[in-house]
Amino acid sequence: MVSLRDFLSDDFLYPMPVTMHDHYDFKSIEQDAQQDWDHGALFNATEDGAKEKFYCLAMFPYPSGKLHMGHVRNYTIADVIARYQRMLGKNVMQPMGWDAFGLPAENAALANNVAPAAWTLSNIDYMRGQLKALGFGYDWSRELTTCLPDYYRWEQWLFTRLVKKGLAYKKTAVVNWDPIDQTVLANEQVIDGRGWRSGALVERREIPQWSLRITDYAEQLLNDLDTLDGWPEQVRAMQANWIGRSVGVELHFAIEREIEGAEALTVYTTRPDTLMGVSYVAVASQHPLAKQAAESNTELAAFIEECRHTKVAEADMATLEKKGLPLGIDAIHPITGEKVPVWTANFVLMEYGTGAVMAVPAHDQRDFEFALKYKLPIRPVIAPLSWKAHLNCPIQAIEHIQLMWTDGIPKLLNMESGSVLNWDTWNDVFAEKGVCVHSGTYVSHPILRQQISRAFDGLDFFRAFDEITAHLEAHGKGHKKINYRLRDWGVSRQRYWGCPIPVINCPTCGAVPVPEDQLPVVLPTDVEMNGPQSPIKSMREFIDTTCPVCGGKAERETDTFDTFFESSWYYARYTSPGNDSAMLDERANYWLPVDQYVGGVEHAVLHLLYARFFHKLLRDEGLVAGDEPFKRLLTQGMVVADTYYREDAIGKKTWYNPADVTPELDDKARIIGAKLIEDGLPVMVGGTEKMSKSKNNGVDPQAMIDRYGADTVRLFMMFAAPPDQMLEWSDSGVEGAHRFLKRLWRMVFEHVARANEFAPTHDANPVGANLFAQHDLEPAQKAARRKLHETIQKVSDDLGRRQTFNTAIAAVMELLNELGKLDDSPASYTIRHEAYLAVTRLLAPIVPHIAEALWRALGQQGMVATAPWPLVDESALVRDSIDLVVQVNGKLRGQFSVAADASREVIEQAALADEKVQQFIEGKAVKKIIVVPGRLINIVVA
RNA sequence: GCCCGGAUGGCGAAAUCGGUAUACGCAAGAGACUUAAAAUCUCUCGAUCGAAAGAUCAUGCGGGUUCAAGUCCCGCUCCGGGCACCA
Repeated sequence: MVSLRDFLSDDFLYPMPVTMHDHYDFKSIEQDAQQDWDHGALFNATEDGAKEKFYCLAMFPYPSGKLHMGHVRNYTIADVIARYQRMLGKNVMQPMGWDAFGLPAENAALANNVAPAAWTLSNIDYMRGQLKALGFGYDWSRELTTCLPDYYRWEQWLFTRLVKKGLAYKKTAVVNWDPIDQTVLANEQVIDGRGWRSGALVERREIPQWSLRITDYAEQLLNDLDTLDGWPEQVRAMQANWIGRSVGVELHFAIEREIEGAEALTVYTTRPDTLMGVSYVAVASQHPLAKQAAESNTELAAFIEECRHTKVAEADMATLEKKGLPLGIDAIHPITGEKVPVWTANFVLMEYGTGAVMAVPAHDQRDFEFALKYKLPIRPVIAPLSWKAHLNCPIQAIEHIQLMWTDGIPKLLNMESGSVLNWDTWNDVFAEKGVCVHSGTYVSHPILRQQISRAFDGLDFFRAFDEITAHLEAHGKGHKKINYRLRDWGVSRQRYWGCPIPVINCPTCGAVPVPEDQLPVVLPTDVEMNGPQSPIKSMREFIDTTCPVCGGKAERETDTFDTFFESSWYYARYTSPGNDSAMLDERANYWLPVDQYVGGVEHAVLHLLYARFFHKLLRDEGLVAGDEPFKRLLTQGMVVADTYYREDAIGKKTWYNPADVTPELDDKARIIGAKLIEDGLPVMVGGTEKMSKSKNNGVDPQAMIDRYGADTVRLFMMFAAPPDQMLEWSDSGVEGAHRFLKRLWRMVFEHVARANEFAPTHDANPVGANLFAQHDLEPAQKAARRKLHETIQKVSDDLGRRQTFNTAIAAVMELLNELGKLDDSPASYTIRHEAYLAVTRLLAPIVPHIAEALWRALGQQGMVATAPWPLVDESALVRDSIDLVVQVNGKLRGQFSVAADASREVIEQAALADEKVQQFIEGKAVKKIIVVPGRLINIVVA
């Protein structure tokens, strides 16, 4: 049996110094704790093979000016995890840095006339101070800033390696072009199809750009998702969908008449079983065939021009009204030899697959709608699988399933079962995989008809897939192909504030990567932004250079990398700080993979996929050993707040900060309106939205820290919602968190103040004497100790496995409520002491400053940040009796207490004997009794 | 449009493996302390009916499975995130 002594520190027996102030002075408490951590260099990590390592990482911030609540939430979650793991005895490394390249610096430069570099660096200084004030335990010696050459030189180096391996290549890609500002726009800079500054109608423009062959890694990126069992299922699903592996057929439609550069149209389909139902082929408006046809067709040319003004975002494409025009060209069906018209349609993307699709209106909703709109034929060739039960062989398929037409609308009739499918409106059944019918009978070519008539009838999807594919292959018209929705990653940006792409364009040698000894290509920072154009695009001293291959005159690439480039490998660089001769060194393999990664769900696909891709690139470069960068992932929800606004006569909204508004409540405390404090007049209540500048509903973390302290802010953030859900800001919730800390402080203060009364000396300890025998405790004291150790168990599980910090805090609150009810006896005093020592450590990861002060006040040496996590005393968890509830027909009717080891028979008898239960089963036959051990008994009566 | 989430008291939420729905906190109300206020402490607090005991109804909506459903299945509604140049 474990003795209670094992769970009490030796210091417990010493008299405790009463040096505690009765007032919770968070300012000095937080300053002192932060100073102590600094002096002890507590969070600076070194590689130590003897200890289990734990690499905890929160997504680094973009230095936009000051921290917002989303950051505070993100970093608090990560810090809680890091501090918890440290107390478990692990060698914890938690770094911080700055994702310092990006568009906002350019916008700020234009608005305030400051250089992006200066703006960014001063933001970093301010935000670093804020992070320190929040008490996050970072190893600042590893701090990195992506806009500095000592960081980005290594991604330039990696890129040149990728160019040599053929993993980086140049191709044309579509961008949003602002014809007035003469610049490329980001999707967010395009508002209602117009440039945000110029108001010009934005065009789609194709320009040559660098791409990375992420599609070469598609299979690995997909397969390795299965190994990421520490990731949320939801994120893995999103990535799998994004990669979008499909098995299909690539096939060719010949073009009826010779057209230069396009002798055949290649399309990809996952539904070759519907091939016999193709009634037209659609190509992108930028497809060479469409461009050709437009030369002699002004209507077509106008349509193509119109398509140039759609935004490049997929969401905009998807909600677009489907439009198209015939090219006046026919394609030859690869099996039947029939002519089908070629159309151009605005929903077909040139950069997606082959830029052409085959259309089967009978079995694809989008094709169906398009066919109805433009009166194109609809040919049903698939009957529902359920119809197959009636069909015994291919010949019968034809005989029993009849195709009829009314005003050009087809109908399938199953003569055996009487079922009918009518193509007058769309039905999702049409798109389901079924049985091929009429797949060959309409063929017009007399010889072909004989050969293939009825060839595919009666086949189900899989057999039809195989036979049609085999037929195409045999005739050289197509082949099976695995396709990915994932496209190669275009990394060129025509912007200034980014990492220069290390390439020299030579008129004779082409695009040449900058040689290793000439890296880094440093981005000039002494620039003036006097327009939206990147200043380096006209900076001759940057551009003019010589070709490293031929030595002739050449020009530097002025495009910069997508900022996802920097964030794709920063997690690895943290492991090798200060190395100026290599991107990474052997320290990377000590720390990697990241054990815990924490960041917003909004990064679930792009950033996390790119980082996984980069990790595989680094692996193939021999720089890291593992396959995946992030072992466990926590995606945290957004921070939202109420919004308030007023609308003026022309409908323009002015948003008011929640701090400047008083909500009005009805007698049930529901919000019915709000008034602006300044003028006392009403404002509109706009609902709860993500904290943002545009809605002016942001709450400044700094103001909260000043008013309540970092611990209160941290506690509120962790308590108000589980980490993966959205968090609603609430001023009174923050006050509640502060109140809890004050209460905790006071409870410990009162406890410490009585130290001399109860625990005077080591030797003559009257308390210790009756403590070591657990069974000497009163039932209430036993219950309190059980609660304490149940709480230790729960908090450990909540912080470790479950990562539900809100329930961990609630459990501690419950415990403190129980302790408050305990009597004043010496034994109770000791239990309280044991409890406060535990509670201080349980809360230390969440509210580390106050925990340090309490730890000291409770007479402990050293810092709680490195104290060992409390252990569970299993013997304290043992119960003599348990409470069970009784249900009759599933409804709660009574409850009683039995010995913990009571047999099933005893429990059943006790349940049946219960007075209230008797009332409900009286005169009825008991059919069944269900006993759920430790929980309930359900008596089922007739 | 496509993919992924979410919805439980007046509010934020809990219920971890299908087993006592509403823990913990906020707000509100009553009381104590105080010259007073703040702070603090104590109590009440899902709805309906009832004097009470208690009963019935409640986890976005409509069905289903089960002895038992907030939890599982089918079909909806509304809200949020991502959609490749915001990070």
